[in-house]
Amino acid sequence: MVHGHSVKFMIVAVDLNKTAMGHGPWTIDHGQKSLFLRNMSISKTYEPKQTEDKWYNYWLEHNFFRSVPDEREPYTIVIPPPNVTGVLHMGHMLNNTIQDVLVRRARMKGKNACWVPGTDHASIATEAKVVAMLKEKGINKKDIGREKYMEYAWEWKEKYGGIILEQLKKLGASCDWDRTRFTMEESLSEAVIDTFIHLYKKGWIYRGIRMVNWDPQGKTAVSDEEVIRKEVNQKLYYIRYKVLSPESEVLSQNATLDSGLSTSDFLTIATTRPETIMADTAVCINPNDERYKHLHGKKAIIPLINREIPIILDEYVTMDFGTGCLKVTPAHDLNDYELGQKHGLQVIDILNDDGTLNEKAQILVGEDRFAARKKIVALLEADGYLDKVEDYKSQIGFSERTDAVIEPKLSMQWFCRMDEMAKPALDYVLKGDIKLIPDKFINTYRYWMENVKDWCISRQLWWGQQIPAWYLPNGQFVIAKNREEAFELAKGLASHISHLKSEDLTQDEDVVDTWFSSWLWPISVFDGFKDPNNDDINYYYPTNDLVTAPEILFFWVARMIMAGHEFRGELPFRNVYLTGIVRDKIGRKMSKSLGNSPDPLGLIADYSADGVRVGMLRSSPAGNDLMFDEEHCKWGRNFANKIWNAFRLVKGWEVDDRNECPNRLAIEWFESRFNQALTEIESNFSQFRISEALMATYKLVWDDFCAWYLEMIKPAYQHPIDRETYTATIAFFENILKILHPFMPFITEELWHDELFGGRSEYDCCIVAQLPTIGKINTQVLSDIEMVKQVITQIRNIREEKRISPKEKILLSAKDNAGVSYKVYESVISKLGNISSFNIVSDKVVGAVSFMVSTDEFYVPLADQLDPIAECAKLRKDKDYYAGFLRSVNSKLSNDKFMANAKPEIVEAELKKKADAEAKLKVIDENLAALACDLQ
RNA sequence: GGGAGUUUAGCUCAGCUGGUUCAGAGCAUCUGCCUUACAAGCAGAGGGUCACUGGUUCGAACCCAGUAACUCCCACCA
Repeated sequence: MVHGHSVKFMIVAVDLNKTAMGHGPWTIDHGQKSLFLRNMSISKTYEPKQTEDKWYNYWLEHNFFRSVPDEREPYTIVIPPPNVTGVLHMGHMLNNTIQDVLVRRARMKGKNACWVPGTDHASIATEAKVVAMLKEKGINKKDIGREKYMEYAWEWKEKYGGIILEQLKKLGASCDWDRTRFTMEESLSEAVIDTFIHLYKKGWIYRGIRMVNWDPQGKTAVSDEEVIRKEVNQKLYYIRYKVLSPESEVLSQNATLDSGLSTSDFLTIATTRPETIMADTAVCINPNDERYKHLHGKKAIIPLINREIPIILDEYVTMDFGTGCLKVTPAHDLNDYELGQKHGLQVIDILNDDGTLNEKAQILVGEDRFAARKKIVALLEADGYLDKVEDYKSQIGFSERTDAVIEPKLSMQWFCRMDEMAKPALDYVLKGDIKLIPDKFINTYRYWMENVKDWCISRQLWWGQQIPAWYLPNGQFVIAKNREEAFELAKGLASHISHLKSEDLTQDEDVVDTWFSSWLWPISVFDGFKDPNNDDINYYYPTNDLVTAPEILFFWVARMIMAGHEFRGELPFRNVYLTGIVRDKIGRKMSKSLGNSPDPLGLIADYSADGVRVGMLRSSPAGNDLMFDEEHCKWGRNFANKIWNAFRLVKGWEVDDRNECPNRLAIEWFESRFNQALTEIESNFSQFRISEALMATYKLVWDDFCAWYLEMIKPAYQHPIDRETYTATIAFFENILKILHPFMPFITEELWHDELFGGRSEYDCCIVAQLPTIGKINTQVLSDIEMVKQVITQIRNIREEKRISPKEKILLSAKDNAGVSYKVYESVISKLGNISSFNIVSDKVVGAVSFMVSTDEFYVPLADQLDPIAECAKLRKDKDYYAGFLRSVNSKLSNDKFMANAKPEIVEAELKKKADAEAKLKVIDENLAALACDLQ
């Protein structure tokens, strides 16, 4: 292809030379020559590389993203803060493209658009990275202490933090970067501490022992939402426990299976976690289980360690699972814990924080839980306690951040009560004050809010906001902002401790969950805690739209609504647009391990930011997953190129000032068509149908503007265009740039500044241009041109069928009783159909190929190419079809119930269908007769 | 186990209040074109039992019931 182009250019160059030397076969006048040179100087394809950086910097330098409160209506979006140390992935690309489209549109509608960017400190993920970095240096977190550790962590954050924000710039994100916030910066941290104290005073924050999801790798508790359950192939081990009758003597510690005891002296439990048997404090059976009636009231002995445990009864045990005997391990299983609470069982925790066994296990001390599992199975087997092993599939929880297997663990944690806050948050959504888009998420939201559990907010990490709890030497604690305040409170609390000193207080080691800072985001980014009445918060809050992923509907969106209500008495945003998950083209979720996620910046380099933006938006309606395929980006790039080439065409025109304008109808048509499309686009946007709005824009540009309008008005080669058409076309083009801008900011800004559109002052940019308003729509012209387009398509069709070159001119006649005055559109029809002569005739043209548009008849005289047999067959097929159609219409019209129930306009439409079908049939019959088809 | 959703062309999806002359796009396919804006293009064509079964209705892709397949969310039967 490339080779072909260069050849073409070479020929052209030779011609030029000839002309210059004055012995060419034809001469070019001055105007044509300049036109020719101008086209040569513009690249045939759009080249985004330089323009993207150029315009992004221009926008930045001219402060177009900057927003400060003024008299205009605000439009605000707060970005869902990505992890500060994260890198851009396809999900971010989609999400932020949508936000940018919304923000740019609002800006172009005259609103004061403010998109607040920022990042989140992602305590677990970041701490994991920092700990790993320190480990490489041979440093242990505990050895250097909290203060020094935080220095390293901040250093890390400064070094790697915010890369993702730089990447967003490549996408064209028009964030107000001056407002960039970070969830751990001072004022945001202060807000976290203040809200903690506020909620504690309300009695909504409390400390308690709970079974939490323990991440032994991150060495912290994580919330339920941060646990990902996956189905895993496991083994189910059947283990024999000796049974003791209460009346019998304690068996010899050396007794084994071989010592002559019968099997009735054993019971068998089934477990996936044999390494926890040392923590068992009971065996549980269902009281209704006939098989085990003889065990009621007896005791069992844990193998290997020979500890005695009671056999308890509870209907919780499913009789038909496993053996019907359940080992109860309150310290290491939530259900067992609850069972233990109910039955007053002892709790024995045999695991260390890192997942190794502690001395309470008595055996295998120091072994990792998974290594211990293997070893204990061997020990059990050696001593004959292992009955059998089965393959078994079950769900295991993994830590979202570290992918470690979650260990249920009892520990002292801080909790936030959710019930009171959930109620108003639910109401906002149920009443429609906050809209979820799509609304199918309302049900999910409601379910969660009605079944909300208390939120475990403490994390055993250092990277984050330290919990403002201060402990007295006697174990009592106070909640205070700092040591001084804590000391004051502590003095009151512990007046009996006469010599309590400030230094005696120790602050809680833990930090709060990252979500405990992100739930304040829409308020804290405007300093709404520090200064609740400042201009920013009063102006920008509540924000307008939130664009995020449904995965975090609960732990982020719902909590922001709670915080908004609790701390400002107002909702934080009005619309929540939930994007889908970006998957690969065969439907797999994009993930690092699968390696199926393309590099976003690579895509931008290959297909342009504009191309990737529209490629992503194309097939991603709200809430639907996006099956990503690079082909979409290619489509986007081609679209940009199409716009570029439309520009090249118009740019190349010479204008003359003759007084005639041959294109008034085309101009009027496109104007109406533009306004019609604008109506659709507005309507789509108002319903957040962004991909549909894009498609409507695409069709307007590609089909209506390029394929039809420009072809209609395009002057013949080497001919100038009239001033009136030119001016109108430039105006259309400018409007097209405007409506394209939110989707494709770079190419539109680039073209906007071309001299084609007149001189632009420094601040006259597409990004701040005002979107066109909907103007008049001439429906008559719209429908007429639709018919004209059909005529042209039919002509092209005949050319294709009859193998007539598009270059060959043909004749066309139309019957004079047509519904549309086609003669008015003669120039359009002749030009696009390449018609040499267009006549209106009163009689059928014999020996012509005929076609119909609606009920209007057209003839293309092609006597020599006419195949009467084929024509007759075609006519008969049409006749059959229309006859059948007429029958169905007539059956409706003769149906009394239809006539009685259908709306009048429907009946009218049916009557029109009937008349049209009859007219068509009449014409078909005439044509059949004219061709003497009866004889064929 | 509970809940929600999806099922329309080979693929990805529209189809909004049940009612246009045969249910629409894009991609892919086929045919013909290097036609002076664009081969990243132009012109044209083919392609559908709207998952299945029943019901409501004058009329169903659309409403209702059932069935099947898939997806997601919630729920820790060891």
